[in-house]
Amino acid sequence: MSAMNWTQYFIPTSKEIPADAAVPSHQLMIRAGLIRQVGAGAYTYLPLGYRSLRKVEAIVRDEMNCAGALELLMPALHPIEWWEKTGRVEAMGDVLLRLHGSGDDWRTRTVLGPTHEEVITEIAKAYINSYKQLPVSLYQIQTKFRGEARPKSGVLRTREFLMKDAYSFHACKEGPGGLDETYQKMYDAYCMIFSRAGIPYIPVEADSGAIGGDASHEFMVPTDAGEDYLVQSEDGTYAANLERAEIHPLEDVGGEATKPLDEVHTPGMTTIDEVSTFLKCQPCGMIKTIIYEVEGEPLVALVRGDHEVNEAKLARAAGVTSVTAAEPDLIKKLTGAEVGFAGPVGLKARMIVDQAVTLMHDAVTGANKTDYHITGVNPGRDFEIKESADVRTAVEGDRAANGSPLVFKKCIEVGHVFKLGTKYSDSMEAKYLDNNGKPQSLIMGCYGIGLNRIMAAAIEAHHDENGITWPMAIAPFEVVICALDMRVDEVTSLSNKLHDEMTAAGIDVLLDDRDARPGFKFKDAELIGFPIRITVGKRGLADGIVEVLLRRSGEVHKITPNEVVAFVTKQIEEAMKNERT
RNA sequence: CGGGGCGUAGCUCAGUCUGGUAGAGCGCAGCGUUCGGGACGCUGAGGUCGCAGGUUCAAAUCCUGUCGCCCCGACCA
Repeated sequence: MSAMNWTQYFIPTSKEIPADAAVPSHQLMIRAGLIRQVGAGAYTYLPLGYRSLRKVEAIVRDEMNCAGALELLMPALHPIEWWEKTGRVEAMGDVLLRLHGSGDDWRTRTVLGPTHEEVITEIAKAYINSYKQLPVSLYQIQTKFRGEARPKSGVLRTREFLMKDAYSFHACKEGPGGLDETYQKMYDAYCMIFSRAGIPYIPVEADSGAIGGDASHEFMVPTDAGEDYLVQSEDGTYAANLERAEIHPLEDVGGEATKPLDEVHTPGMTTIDEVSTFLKCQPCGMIKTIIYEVEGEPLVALVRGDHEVNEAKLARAAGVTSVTAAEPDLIKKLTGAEVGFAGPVGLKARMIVDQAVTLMHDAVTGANKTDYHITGVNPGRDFEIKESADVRTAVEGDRAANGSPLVFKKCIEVGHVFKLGTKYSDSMEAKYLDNNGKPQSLIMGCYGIGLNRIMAAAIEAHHDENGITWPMAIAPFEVVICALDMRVDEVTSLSNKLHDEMTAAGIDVLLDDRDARPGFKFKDAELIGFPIRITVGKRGLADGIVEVLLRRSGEVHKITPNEVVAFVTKQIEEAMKNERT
């Protein structure tokens, strides 16, 4: 049993708030001596921080094993050919990190893996030949590399991070052994993981994005440091990523066309703000005309001036995989005007009208003529509504499909599960023989968790003005013993004894044996956030007791030294149970 | 990639406008005092002022370029 003494450990705490850290988790992780930045989006986990990360890892591993997944380890170096096969060299662009060698050097043909669908699919292709081998789930906990354009918020968004990625292979979607079954098992395992880690998570419907696939959920942790938004219905029956959230159609509050079309001079006014201010109308009385390009053809989306086009919804409504904003040249050619004056009246292109626009009367929009807008525009009267759909992003005041009001929360994504289908097995020709001896594409699922994000999200969710208030399950140490005066033999000998007894009992305990004043030790203990602090000092010893302080609640228990192990063991057990989310 | 800010000691910063041989606090080392809420005194170590050019008798300071970091936006499997 090796002693865990502070003076032998490596804990560079700091009073100063690091200048580069903007969010609480980042500030606290640096101040508590958990991490140190190496470069943008790259961090060293110092011994204390790594202990915590390893505890997160252990929980993830445990739950994945319980879910029947098998651990393996894939390399970070991938042949670029595999990525070319799935079309993701282009799809991922600069996010895919490449090595640069001279000429046709192996480096030129190698990328650093940002995720492992290609590598795992190749394994499946090589070894899975028969439906009898299915289903199978494989996972790894491994470092990922991504060329993030803008790393930020400490370890919440980095270029290198620890991820658990799991992949499942199936012969069918439904029924025993099917994708749906494993997807649900993984979903449940994720809930267990985040619950055990003590972070407040919300599973939401998600967009599957460029990775492809047909169903997906994200696990979100509400925090101001996040970069996504989720929406929840007030009745609690619906939660989705804002990008994805479906909206109850707006009610038709009546009204009718009262004005004729009228062209107005709006020199140089190309934004909703400028035009609405100039014409003294509300943005919600304007029609925004956004022109996209799909396979060389223009696609026009109409939304209300105070709404934003949701490109994922638009693509779905248009029945295409993705839409891209049109180049200015195409816009000028189509509208016959400079960019900023497009409108639906007389526009000859496929047009998808947002549901909210269909209810508008006497609206203002671009005139397809430079420096002019038109007023008195009425959908249906002045332009035909051939296609109408929900193609906008939800805003405050919208309701969920069931009519319940939506509430918005800023959040960070800590996990994501996808039903991939055959996207990768098709492009990499990973087939098995079914029970008729016919080759079939493997049906796949993939499941990711950001371990560093769990750690940071836990701190975002659990801190106070004095420091971190770790969940017991992932605290670097469960207990710190503050030996208040190292010159007093009774204090040191009892502290050492308690340390040894607790260590023997399997408790993660650190003994603060520094020759420092009490306040100094207390501040450090609070900053680092040991869930339990045991204070051994002359004052208590005179009464034959030590103090046990619970970091979260601030509760103090005065107990005799021989009760400590049993008491602390019980506190840890209860915390592990009660802190579940 | 667009906009903004910043690079001076391990950390937080002053000094830059107005050029004149490098500063403070914290931390660190030594000695002494102190010891239940970030103590105090004395002594001390530590910086090619991000880097490269240029202007000048002289550059942390002015000019040009470049690299890096942070924030907002775009992007985000």
